[in-house]
Amino acid sequence: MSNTYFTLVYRVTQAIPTGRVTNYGAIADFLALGSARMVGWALNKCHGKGVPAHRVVNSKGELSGRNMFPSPTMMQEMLEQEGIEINNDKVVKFKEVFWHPGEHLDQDDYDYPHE
DNA sequence: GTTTTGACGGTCT
DNA sequence: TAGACCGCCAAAA
Repeated sequence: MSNTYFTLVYRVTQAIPTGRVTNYGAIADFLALGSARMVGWALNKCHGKGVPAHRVVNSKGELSGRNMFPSPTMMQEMLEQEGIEINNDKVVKFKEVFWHPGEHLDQDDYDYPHE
């Protein structure tokens, strides 16, 4: 199983429940990547991978990656469609909709296995 | 092979 | 409290 750092990010991102969001640092810390940038980079390639990258925002709850989407507003629309309120390109009640990785997943199944 | 950038986070000033 | 800098690893030019 090719468990590259972005593959792990894909798994966690896909594991994010509907109506929930998470941030790069949480995923990076969960996967022990060491850098939130790796997560953003992995999600940068998510196009066509079926990865709900729109559920991943920065620590401030801002849709930092909206500019990378086909349409900057698409990300907001998708989040609102999932029941997440967006105001000024930011997630309303971010802490309430924040999804903590690892607390609902088996890290043993997501962390670097046997390579 | 080297340099710069990248959807970030945390800490220092 | 707000702004600036550094750190992280990887890929593309």
